[in-house]
Amino acid sequence: MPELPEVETIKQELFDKILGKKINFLEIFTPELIKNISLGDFKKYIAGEEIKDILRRGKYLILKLKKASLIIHFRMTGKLIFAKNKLPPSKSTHLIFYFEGGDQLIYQDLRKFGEFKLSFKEDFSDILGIKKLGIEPLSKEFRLETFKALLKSKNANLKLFLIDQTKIAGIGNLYACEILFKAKIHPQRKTLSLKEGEIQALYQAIKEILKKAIFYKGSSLRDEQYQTLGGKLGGFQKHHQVYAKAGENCPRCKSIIQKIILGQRGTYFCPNCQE
DNA sequence: CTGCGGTCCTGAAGGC
DNA sequence: TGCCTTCAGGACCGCA
Repeated sequence: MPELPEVETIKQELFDKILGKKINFLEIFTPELIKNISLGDFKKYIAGEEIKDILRRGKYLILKLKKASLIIHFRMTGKLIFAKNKLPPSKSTHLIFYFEGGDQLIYQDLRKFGEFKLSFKEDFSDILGIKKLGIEPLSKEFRLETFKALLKSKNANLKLFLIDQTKIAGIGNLYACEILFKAKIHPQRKTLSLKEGEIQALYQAIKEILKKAIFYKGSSLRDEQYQTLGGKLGGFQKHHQVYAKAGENCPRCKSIIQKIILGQRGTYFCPNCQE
């Protein structure tokens, strides 16, 4: 599931490949993935235009064009592949951008949950999902005091707080589990119950886990099929401590890692060293 | 306003 | 071996 580190990796790789390049035309095989605009208009604003800039906001990838910005959300199984030559046809190929010089950017998505939208505002505020996003956890603005204020805004279950995109942008189920493990905090704790030391540990864990995951180019799990643009797997899954490891020994204390369901999502933690 | 659960989707994996 | 059921989950939507 492309979360902040995976989308950031894709963004950085796209910089080298397509920044300043012109999209000659595009093929759309699955029109229902285009959400907020007609197919004709979607093509009209993209074909013939140059990639002016590439941004990430939360889990959204943003390609700035001349008159519009292309907004991509990968959901669980969406991925982009950069190719010099035509790839063999695939059931999960839904969209192909053809660049000048023959390069292709191919969007594949097994479950077809991904979304393509066009934004016509400089701050993307016409895209509701982006407008509602909370703070970027790797930005300068994400200070300890800011984080404390966010925690105080509601007495929420901590795991649900971390994946709430309107509070902090970009953390999904996987990284929430890893962050809570690093901070040694139980996922069912309430935001208002955290002590000063725990708040600091959590704040540090958010930044460290996300940065480390970006360093390793994201996490590739079998089910999600995330891969970097060049078709390589990310490397952070080798450093996962708890996610999808129910029944295995905790790497810290050797207790058995448990799985519970919170907010309809699998939540993995060590019942002994996460308090 | 809040919180909960349903919805979308499809291949893999598990059970009998 | 083969068929059927269950599972994975981000964001959105509707309802109580």
